[in-house]
Order: sequence, then C-alpha cells, then structure tokens
Amino acid sequence: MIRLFDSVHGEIRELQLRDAGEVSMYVCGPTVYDLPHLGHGRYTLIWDVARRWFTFRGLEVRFVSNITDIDDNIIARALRDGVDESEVARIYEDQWWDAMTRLGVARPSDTPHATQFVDQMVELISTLLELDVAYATSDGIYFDVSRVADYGLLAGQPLDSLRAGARIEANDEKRSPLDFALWKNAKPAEPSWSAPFGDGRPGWHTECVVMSLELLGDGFDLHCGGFDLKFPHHENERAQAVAAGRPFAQHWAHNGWVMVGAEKMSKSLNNFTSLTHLLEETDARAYRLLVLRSHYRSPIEVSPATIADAERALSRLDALARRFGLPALAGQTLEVKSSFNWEGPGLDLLERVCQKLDDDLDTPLAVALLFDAVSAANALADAGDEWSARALASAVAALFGALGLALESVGDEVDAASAALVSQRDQARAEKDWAEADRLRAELVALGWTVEDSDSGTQIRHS
RNA sequence: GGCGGCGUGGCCGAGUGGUUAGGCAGGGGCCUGCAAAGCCCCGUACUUGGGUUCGAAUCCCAACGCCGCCUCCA
Repeated sequence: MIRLFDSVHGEIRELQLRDAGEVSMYVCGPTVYDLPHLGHGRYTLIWDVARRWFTFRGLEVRFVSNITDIDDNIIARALRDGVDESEVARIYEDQWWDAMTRLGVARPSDTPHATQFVDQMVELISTLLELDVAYATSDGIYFDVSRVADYGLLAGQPLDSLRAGARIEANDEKRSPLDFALWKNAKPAEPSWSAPFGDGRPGWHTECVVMSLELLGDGFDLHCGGFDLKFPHHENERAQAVAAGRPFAQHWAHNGWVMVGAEKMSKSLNNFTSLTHLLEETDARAYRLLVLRSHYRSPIEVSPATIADAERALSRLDALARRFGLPALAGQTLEVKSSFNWEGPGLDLLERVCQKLDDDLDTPLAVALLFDAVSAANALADAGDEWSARALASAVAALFGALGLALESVGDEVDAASAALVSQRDQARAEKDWAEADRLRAELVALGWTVEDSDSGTQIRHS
C-alpha cells in the first residue's frame, strides 16, 4: 500500500488506484521557451523517483508529462530572437530532453504536445460555452469561476476570500478577476488555429486538462507538480473538468521548490540557475542525491555548497560499489529488479526502506537507512563476514538503483602513461622502496588522480 | 487583507511526547611503510516567553523572525 500526501485533503492518504495494479499519473511539464532551470530539475527528479518507486513496487505506471509548445512566452521569445515560434519550441525542447537524459530522468510513457491536441481543446471550450460556464470577451473566451461550486478547493479557501485579495486586472470585460482565459483570439503574425468561436490559440490551463484526460481518461489517479502550480493552474484545470462533468485527478501531490538563499527560485525573480549549466560542471547524480536527502514537500537550497556536500556523500557510495564490485543498477530503464536476490541483512534493509518510501515517499529516512547500511556493510567486510557484507552492499546498490541513482564501481579509463606509473609504483612498493613509491604517487596526484592502495596494488581514479 | 509553510548542533537536513536520524566538515583512536579508503569513539542542537505533562525540540497559547500562494512560474 502506497501512501502519499494529498493536497486537497491536507493529509497523507492511501493512493487509491482506479485500476488495480496500475498507476495513472500526470505531471505538468515545461513550457519550452528557455533553458530548464534547477526548479525543473527538482520536480522532474522527484516525480521520476516516485514513478520508479511505484514501478519497483510492482505497479504498472502510465506516466504522462506534457510539453507546452505554444504560449505567450514562446511567442515573446520568437519575436525577440527573430525566429518562428515552432523553432523556439523545437530548440528548447531539445535542450530539455538533453538535460533530462543527463539527469537520468526516464522518458515519460507519453509526452503530449499542446499543439497536437488543439482539436480536443476546441471541443472542450465549445462544451463549456454550451454549458454557459464560459463567455466571450473582445480578446478571447473566459471561464466563469463562479459556476464551479467548490472553486478554491485546491487553494484551500473559498472563492470569496480569493476574490478579496485579487488585484485589479487590465481586462475589465472579465466578470471576475479570477476568470481565466480558455482561448486567446488570434492576433496578426501569431500562430492560430481555427475554431467555431473564432480563430486563436488555447490557454495554458486548458492544455493540461485536455491532455491529461485525453491520455489517462476520466478519474485518473494522480496529478503532480510544483506547489506554485496548485493555484491557480491546477485549480483551473480541475474547474474545467468539473464544469464539463468529467471526474478529474483523484489525488494531488505537490513538491516544494528550489530556494536561492531565502527566496524561491523563479522566472519572475530572475534568480534562476540553468539546469544545463549545472550539469556541465557537476555529476548529475549529486543533484539526485541532494533531492533524495530532503523530503519532496520541503524547500531545498541548491547552491555550490550543497551540491558539493552531496558530491562528497556520493563518493562514499561509489567507494562501496568499488569495494564490492557492485553493478550499476539504474539508468534510463525502469526495469524492475525482480531477479535481484534479497537475502540476509539485504532483505531486512529492503523491508525497512520499503516501509519508509511507501509512507509519503520518505526519501530522507530511506537514504539515512541506506547510509547506515553502507557503514554496516563495510564493518561486516572488515570483520571478515564477506557473505553478509556483500548481501547488504548489493541491496544498497539495488535500492539506490530503484531510486534512479546508479553507484559507480568501474574505475576511470587509465591512459598508458599513468598505467606505467602505477606499475612502477607497485614495483617500488614490492621492493619496499618507499621514497620512490611516494615520488610516483605524487606524480600521479599531480596528473589529477586519487591514489589508493589495495590488496591488488595501486588503484587510481580521477579526483 | 485571505490562505499555507518554516525557524533543529560548524553547514546541509530528518524526526515529532521518554531510546543515536543521516550526510558533510572537525577532533581522537584502529588499520597502513606513510597515506587514502574503511571501521570505532566524540560534539550533546532544537527562535523566544508562558502553559499542559512524571517527562516536550515534539502538544497548547502568545510573541518575534523568515518564506510562499492569492499574477507568468516547476
């Protein structure tokens, strides 16, 4: 049984599945008009972890995440760069998948593009117009939030109090400041699609509700996204579904954001670091470990210091993998490691880790258990209990693998010159010529190697 | 104004009524030719003021500070 915090009820609840053994989940994806930033990295990592965990637990996961390839930001970018909107979307979508690949985020089962679902969006808007929950203004079609009885469910407050705080909008044709655009009328030189209620393009909130329902069907299980999407984006998606009489997501999960110092990282504050940039100079696994070490609903600080901290913690895991020659059990695939032989202390670890992760995806506690197991495995090996040590260490690698973190046991490629120094050093050590051995070690270190002695002689890897 | 979250040891970051979170950094020891890696031990923290309790970082009340959503945002 998987339990997960549900934003609507404000408590941890059992994840009820529409179809036994199958999870249908939707994660709001990026609008592709710029490089992905660290916030995108966090949400993709944590929901990738959730997906992998559900899969590991034997559930069949249909994981849908969209690409918003038409909206105001894309149009603005196209204008700025003097290229076509579709070109902007193509460029940044490529960047997106590059970053996802490097992060080790598995491809969603489906990656719907907004522009491919315009017909269905037009259909939904027509329905909403027929039902009189939508109305036309001079610049588009708007949704009348007052027509949804429980509007404000996700925001956690009634419509009245939301309205009280709403700021004055430029558009005074709207019946309520909270009414949102379903369709924006075509403007010259902007992409548009034909519709019975006038040519134009869809609003963002309509894109997600249509794509999720279209691919996952009515009453799908789980809708995820950052906390900042809870309102108004998710509220508005839900409002449309409710108004159209279609059961929507049964469970809502939101992740905490990335902080820069004491502030949320966001586009509007222009304080974001691009994910692309981070991945150029960092082992992507460090970001995954950093994400795993805090709870998904808490804010996290991503800075050179916290990344470096995670990198050092990671090296402890890799050292374990090297010591036991453990295979890397993660990557692009979601293969369930059913063939893995859980035994002895490894089986015990599996049970305890499952207990934590099944309870609101408590990755920080699970990671703490795994680090405890690293110490225990090393201690067992030091004490000569190879069997137990190996069973435990293998389980650690398998469980990190289940969370998408591959431990690295294979050494770096060693060039001929360095290899020669290594064998010379082994020779010197065999002859107990310590001065020469130390000199050769210094030479290797100067070449950027970390040098360690082992039973089988000098081992080197990149620092 | 409405709603929500947070304040933990040098740093990051869990926990939530009584037993060690974990990682990083630091100190001591073991191991090692010396190192590295690894193992063992150590720091004795919970914004402040009240209260409840045999006992609170954990519950209640108040105060202070910080952050977020209500507007494009993951």
